[in-house]
Amino acid sequence: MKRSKAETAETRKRIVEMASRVFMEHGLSATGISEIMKKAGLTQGGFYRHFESKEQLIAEASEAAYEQIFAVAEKAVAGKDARQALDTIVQSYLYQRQMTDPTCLCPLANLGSELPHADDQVKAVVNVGHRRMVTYLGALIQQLGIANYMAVADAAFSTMVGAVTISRIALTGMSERAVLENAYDSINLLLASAPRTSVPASVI
Amino acid sequence: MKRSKAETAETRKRIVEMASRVFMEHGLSATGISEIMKKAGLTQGGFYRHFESKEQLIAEASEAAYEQIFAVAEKAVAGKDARQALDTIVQSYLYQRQMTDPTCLCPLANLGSELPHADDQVKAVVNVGHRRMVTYLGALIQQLGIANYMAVADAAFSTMVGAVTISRIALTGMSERAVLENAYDSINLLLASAPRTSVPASVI
DNA sequence: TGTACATCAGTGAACGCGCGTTCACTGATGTAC
DNA sequence: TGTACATCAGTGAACGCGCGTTCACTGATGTAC
Repeated sequence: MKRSKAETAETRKRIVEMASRVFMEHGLSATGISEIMKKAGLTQGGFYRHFESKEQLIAEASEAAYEQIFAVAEKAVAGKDARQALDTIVQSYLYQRQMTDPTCLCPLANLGSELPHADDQVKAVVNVGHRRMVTYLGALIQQLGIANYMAVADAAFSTMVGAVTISRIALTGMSERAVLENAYDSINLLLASAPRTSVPASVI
Repeated sequence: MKRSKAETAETRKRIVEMASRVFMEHGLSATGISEIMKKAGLTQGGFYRHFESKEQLIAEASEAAYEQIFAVAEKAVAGKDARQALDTIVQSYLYQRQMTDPTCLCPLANLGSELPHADDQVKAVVNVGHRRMVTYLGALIQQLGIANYMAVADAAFSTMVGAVTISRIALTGMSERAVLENAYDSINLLLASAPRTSVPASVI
């Protein structure tokens, strides 16, 4: 039966959030509409009252994932200086799957190799999220006085994506932790070693 | 009809090589048995004369991919010193998808997020390949006199995997190239900045 | 405000499709004598 | 070496299954008067 507008909006939001979680955990093609709807407390038939297709849901779920990432990041870095903020974000990202309740997962790290086969709408969303992420990191890195801050941010993020991707298929908890820790250390070394602007950015 | 042993072995090899290429290009779940068999010049019915299941083919195709990577790498670095060899391998890896005939593709970079859902046999193969890759890089990095060479190799490889993964979903050729170039530069910076052993390894 | 009706969120069954896998069959190969 | 037979690589159709999507239907909501 028909539902109130508020209820409909809540249901839609619940589907997107549930989808985001399940997609990240089990992958795009391995996750069915009926599985998502069941976890949202609905039957599969109702899906198309909210979305045009599975691809549209993938796009919205990816967008929601990025929103979540930035919302959590903003909170976590509140009141911290650039160096501390960077450290917090890098660690949160690297250990995104080790949290007790992993609600803050990145599409690139968890769906990376499936995204090339998704449609352009999905790729566009992920590209925007990726650029936003690199820009966010870049702004903090700039405050460290690093000259080529965007290039450093880009490379650091590649390291983070690669490390989380690799850690997912590790067969032992030991190697899982090692790859994340090595990524963390090398990002710190990169930040410590990258050429500075002749005059510190904070002075300009 | 029955075929000679030599012919059967060749057919099997052809299927594995074709599978490796198609899996890397279109992903594991999006690639069907019939598509692979057709490209190998056979019909789908014959598949199970060679393999027990699709998962087994995935495992063998991944193994073949690593064999290919190391065979090509060995050739490419012949006669070069450690620094040149490293540079060659890093570049080959980063630009693996930009080659005119990309026959040397890495499972981690191209199938990364699908591998967690593959069976243990597949994960085991990829883990062995990954360890071998990092060990190979580590041996070269050790020759540069870098103290924590395995950790540096591990992190550098994470950067490479992440950069290739991200470059695949870039919407413009420009951003595709930028992410690979930034990864390359940061790996070089890492190699230049990493702490050395007190006595150069080459002297020991 | 009250009433009549159009709207539409949600259900559950059904659709067509392509997948991985199986199978009866063919006929050249390899083997046993 | 020659012959008879078992083996098995490859074919092409078929199987069951689960997927994304559609649909007739229900009944509470929102709207028009």
